[in-house]
Amino acid sequence: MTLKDIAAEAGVSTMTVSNVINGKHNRVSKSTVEKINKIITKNNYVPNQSARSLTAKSSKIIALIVPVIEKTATTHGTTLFENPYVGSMLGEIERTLRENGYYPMIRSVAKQTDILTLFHTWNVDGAIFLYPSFDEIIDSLIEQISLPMVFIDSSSQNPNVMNIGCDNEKGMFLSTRYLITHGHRNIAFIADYKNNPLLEQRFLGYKRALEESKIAFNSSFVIENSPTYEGGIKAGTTIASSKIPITGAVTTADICAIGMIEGARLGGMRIPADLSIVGFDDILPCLYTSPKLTTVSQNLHKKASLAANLLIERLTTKKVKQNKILVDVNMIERQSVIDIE
Amino acid sequence: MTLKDIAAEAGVSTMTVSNVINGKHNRVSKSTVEKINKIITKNNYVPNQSARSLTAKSSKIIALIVPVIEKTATTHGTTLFENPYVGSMLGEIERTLRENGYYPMIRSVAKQTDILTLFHTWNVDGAIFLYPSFDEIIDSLIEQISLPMVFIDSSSQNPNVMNIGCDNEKGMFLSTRYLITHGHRNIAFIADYKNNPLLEQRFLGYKRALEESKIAFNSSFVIENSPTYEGGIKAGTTIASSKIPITGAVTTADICAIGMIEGARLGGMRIPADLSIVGFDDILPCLYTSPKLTTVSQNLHKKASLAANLLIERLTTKKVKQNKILVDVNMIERQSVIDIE
DNA sequence: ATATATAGGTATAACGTTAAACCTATAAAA
DNA sequence: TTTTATAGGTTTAACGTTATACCTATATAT
Repeated sequence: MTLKDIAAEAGVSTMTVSNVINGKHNRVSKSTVEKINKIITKNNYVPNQSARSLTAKSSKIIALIVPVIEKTATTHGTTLFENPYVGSMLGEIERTLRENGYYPMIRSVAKQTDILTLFHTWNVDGAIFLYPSFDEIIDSLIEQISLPMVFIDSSSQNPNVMNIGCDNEKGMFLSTRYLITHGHRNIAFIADYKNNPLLEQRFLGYKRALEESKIAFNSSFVIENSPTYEGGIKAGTTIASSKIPITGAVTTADICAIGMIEGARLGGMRIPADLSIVGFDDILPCLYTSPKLTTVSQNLHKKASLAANLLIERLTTKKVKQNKILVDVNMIERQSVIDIE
Repeated sequence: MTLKDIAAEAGVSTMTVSNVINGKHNRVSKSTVEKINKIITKNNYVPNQSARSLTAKSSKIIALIVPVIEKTATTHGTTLFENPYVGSMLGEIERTLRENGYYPMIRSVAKQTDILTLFHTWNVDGAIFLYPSFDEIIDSLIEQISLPMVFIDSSSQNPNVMNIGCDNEKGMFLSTRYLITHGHRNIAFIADYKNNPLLEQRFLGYKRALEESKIAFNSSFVIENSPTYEGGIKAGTTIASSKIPITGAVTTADICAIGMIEGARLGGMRIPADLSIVGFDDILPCLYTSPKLTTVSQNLHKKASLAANLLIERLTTKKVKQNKILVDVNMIERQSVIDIE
């Protein structure tokens, strides 16, 4: 079933059918509109988007891009689509795009050229980058391509890129202060934050909370592991085996906190009796651990639909009100923090 | 950059360039091939897939379809892309398709017509249905469309559909027998298995294990809740508040087992001291619970790549060796089962 | 010497849609 | 009455690619 078939059955030209489909009703009489619509629904006709892409210079395809992470630095799972942080956003993005007539194509990329090739191959309308620290891969790419792109958790300053993130400094401030108000003073910060702007901001929030309570910053309380499950396990065992009297830890990802519970237990500590742990993100598995993970929520569902909506706004109205959106953060109290006197 | 541009630069016709790109080297001299390839790489030219779709009657697009689940029966999360069972397969499918030159388009669908519309809109080459019990939505659809489709965990008998599943009966047999060998005799089966072929098979495995050990089947040990997180919570509280002396439970999904840990604890039971629980699937969050979940693994990564490969095989070579593949199952011993004497 | 095959191309039309320009009959304005 | 708008169309070309048929010069077989 093509436009031609519909046109033939209706006894009109293809352009008339095309105009009806595209809602240009001032060009077609009411009776013709009705007649054509009847034939369209009877035959379940839908326009061929490939043909449309060809003339329209717009494909309605949005690339959802996730980096290929080297095996050694996996975030626990073979690909990032398995990562609950990514997963929690993926569904909302799909929904938002679908409801607005866009089509999400998912893709793991290892190299810049992978991205360029995908964009050119499909004449992609826009892209959402679904994981932090794309910056290295992307920085020089941005100059080569001028598609609307939304970066989730990036810190790119490039005007072609829209950013969605959360208030990282505040989040970690809340997290650290939460431990302090529960009596903790020896608080570990878990993340290899150096050279990572997002994590550096969180580090600043950690320090501000300490300062606010006149707790001296102790660099040996900073444990530089990647904010992954494996990184968390290492951090947990490190703390358990060290002589440093740490009683609480703030992490920069729930999955890392979850790994940390595991690692600390392997080292003989009880959670939270011997070590209080606070996560970051509020992914679903926070509810699966025992104790349930106290964490900083950044409302991932909202973040995801904001990302998709921002992209759509940019695609439909050329001007964009804002180029950067931060979702708010707030503490979610659960069971992984204990009072100490 | 189009074929025309490349052709102009090389001083040949577009067909010659097209033949080079498509590897029809017997039609082009070696020197011309080299010259054209140089120009192609210099300009980072890639063919426009929309244009190809139009002539080729093949789009290279594979739809990855997940059902929209009503809010009341959610599997814990707003959409199924957030479900770890789906997530663990999604990444592997993406990888397999990508490596074979296909493009995965993700889509939640609520109605049959959604699927048909998507297929027609993009002239989709094939589809993978990523969640069990699509059957109702799909059954009549199958007659309307003759695209290669792979159903994961479906039991469709239709020859147009290829099925990937696991040995459900054996899986639940292993699971139940595992509890029996650990001394359990009052074993609950958690699932609203009636009218669900997949769950019915698992129920048969449960019964076979009981019979093998001469344990009488007791229908009050069957707790009919959906195999979801919420269903698991209900099942857990049900067991905790009942007078039935259940000591172990087999579930048909890890996410249900995880909910059950929660529900049973809410009811005052200790896991596994008062209640041993066995999961099914072996998703990542099995490692996040305390105790870690003993479960039946069905090797989801392998299942996913098998699904994608089966589809690709069908698309490239018209004949398919097999229409149904079962991945093997095996027990994964962790900590959620305790011996009773 | 003639017929035939082959290597290495080219020209044309088609895929399904839409933008742009054009046509024509009637209605409204001058 | 003549001019001008407008409503309701149609025609043509183009988007980027490929299938098909065709061309021509040389090499090979008879």
